Amino acid sequence: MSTAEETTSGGEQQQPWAEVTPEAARRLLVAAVDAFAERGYHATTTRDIAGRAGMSPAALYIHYKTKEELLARISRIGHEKALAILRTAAEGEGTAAERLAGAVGSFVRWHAAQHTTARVVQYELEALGEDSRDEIVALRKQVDAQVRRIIQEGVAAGEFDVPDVQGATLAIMSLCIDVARWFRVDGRWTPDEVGALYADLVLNMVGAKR
Amino acid sequence: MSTAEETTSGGEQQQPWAEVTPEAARRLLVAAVDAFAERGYHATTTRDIAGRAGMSPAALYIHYKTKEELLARISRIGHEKALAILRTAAEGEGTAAERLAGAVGSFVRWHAAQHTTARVVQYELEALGEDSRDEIVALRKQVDAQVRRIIQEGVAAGEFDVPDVQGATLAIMSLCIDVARWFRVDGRWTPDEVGALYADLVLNMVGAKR
DNA sequence: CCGGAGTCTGAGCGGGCGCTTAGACCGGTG
DNA sequence: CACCGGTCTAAGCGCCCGCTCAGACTCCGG
Repeated sequence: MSTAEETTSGGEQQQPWAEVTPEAARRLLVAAVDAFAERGYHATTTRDIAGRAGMSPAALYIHYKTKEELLARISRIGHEKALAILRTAAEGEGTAAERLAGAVGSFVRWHAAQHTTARVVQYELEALGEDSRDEIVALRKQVDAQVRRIIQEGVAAGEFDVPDVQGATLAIMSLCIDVARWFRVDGRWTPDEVGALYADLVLNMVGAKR
Repeated sequence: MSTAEETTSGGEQQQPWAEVTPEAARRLLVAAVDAFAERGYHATTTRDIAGRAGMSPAALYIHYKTKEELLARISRIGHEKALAILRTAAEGEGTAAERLAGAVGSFVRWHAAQHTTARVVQYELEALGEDSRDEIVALRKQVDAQVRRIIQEGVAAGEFDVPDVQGATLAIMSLCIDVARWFRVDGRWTPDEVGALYADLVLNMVGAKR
């Protein structure tokens, strides 16, 4: 169980699942995040989740109606966090280039530092039931819109050279999200390094004047 | 079953699974690709695969020892195809920029046009057993090396401006691979369009002189 | 001190899973 | 014609899944 999986660069995150109460429900949810990220939703058993949380299989069903509700809760909280990160960056001060670099940097840092959570959030969408999926898809549209807005403003201000705003938005989001797939804690880069590297590459992608 | 999922831009692919014989084994494998791509490996049942191939569940075990062998065969053939595409582009004629654009374009076209196969190949690695995973990881290293080589040559020739070759390689591969996750047949773009868009964005990323 | 709400466990249910087996069919060879 | 290897099916085995339930423990207001 990885409780110390936070950014070292300070202040970006207090306690990832603080809003989940009571404590037993939070322990189960954290265990589920780890298990889903490691093995995938369908390959994870409720016995495994309960075991990681130090409880009997039956205890899970006091706090959650089904295994799928666990995934839905994780996905919802994770998407809200992602949206908050990008919204802060998009509504900040500075030129479009500065805001785009900030958005990509912090979004990527989150995907790297919280890569177990991010992996579940980004790659287990199809396991959600219809109702929660609709809700999540709506959140994702808002997430996309933050990045698209920055790019549009950059183009309007003559800062960027982007023939296809929608295409560039998609590519940038895709690049950031995929960090959750390949990032390893014992790999070559820290979350901060990947964030800086990616911010730079993305500014090149949109043809920002340097 | 999507048998007509080929590129329209001609000549890149003859018959995706022609090397799998006899015909019943190929039908089962194609059915497995579709099922794995739709639902994921662990959520797919052998009964579902056999059903899609128009056979009884027991028939599967005449041609494959286990469900996992099916995945291993799909993954191996898919990775070999991906490697062949990139090797052709890397060893081709032209400047580094031209070869990089060609590599990204054809790699992305494959991920879009064959996105069901690509999704299994790229996202079901962790479901493989230890032996086949080792084999596949070795193939993936060769795949990465093709792109890294082009970038190194571009930097050496003064065509590209890339501070971190390894980082740029990783980002470019990640960008291409993630196409398999988001691409939809009924979406905004054709495989050719995504290939062209991405080739252009990647040339920007590496600071190619235009 | 009682009683009820909240939390947890041990035991276990119905069902679907991956895979096996016995035997039927079928085209080709002596 | 008999026979045989290759291919297929119907039936089903043993297992483990998601989930349930009866009952025990703990805490707390009256």
